[in-house]
Amino acid sequence: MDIVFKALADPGRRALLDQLHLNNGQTLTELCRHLEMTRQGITKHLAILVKANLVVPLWRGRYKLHYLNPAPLLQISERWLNKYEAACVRALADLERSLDEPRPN
Amino acid sequence: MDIVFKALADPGRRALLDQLHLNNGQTLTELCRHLEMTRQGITKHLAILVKANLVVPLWRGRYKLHYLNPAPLLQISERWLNKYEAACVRALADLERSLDEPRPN
DNA sequence: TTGACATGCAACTATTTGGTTGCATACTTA
DNA sequence: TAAGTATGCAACCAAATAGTTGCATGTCAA
Repeated sequence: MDIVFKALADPGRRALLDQLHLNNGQTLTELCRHLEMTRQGITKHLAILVKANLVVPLWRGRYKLHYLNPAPLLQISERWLNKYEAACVRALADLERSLDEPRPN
Repeated sequence: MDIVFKALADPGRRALLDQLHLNNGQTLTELCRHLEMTRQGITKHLAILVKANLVVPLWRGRYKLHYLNPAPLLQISERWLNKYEAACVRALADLERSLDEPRPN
């Protein structure tokens, strides 16, 4: 899970995901054409995305196609975000209630 | 948005959010008791979370209470994750379809 | 088999980040 | 006012990360 968050933390890597979202199954060289990064830079970022299982590579002769895998995103959404979203209303209530209390602790 | 992703990338900061989720509105010193980090470390992480608007501080005399703000998480969930989740089925279809094609590009 | 293309790997540098230490400031209460 | 407590700030070090360069490997097609 940590590896997924870290993979998502970089704007370049999110741009990569966006590009694959736009056109799934691109090769490294294709990605180079659409993004303002060097090939080696993209290679490194792709490796991190693959480790996080956000991108799945598929060899096809001498071409390595890259496919988006939204599964880790679903996991984050379900197991992490929902927990906090549920606390949204409660958090606001807590905050407002505390505005006129003497002191916690 | 970038700042939120980066704030979420650190395990220590996620632990901080979890701790606040467990008991909202804690002071810095209270958080120190529950987490395995030095006060100065927590201070730094809190500053990053506050900049990302994931935590909202509220002065109360000499106590600075920290409250969770799930709004940025909602934004990520709505504007970013859903986009990819919608592509989930399509991505799988793309991948399987390409398994017997000669070549893209 | 040769040339062109697609990708991989390793080394290096620069920047960012996480963590620590020491001291300063401010509020509270006895 | 003095002691105790809550927090802030700045400097520093170590580790991780991003980005670049150069060369190697492997595939395809003429």
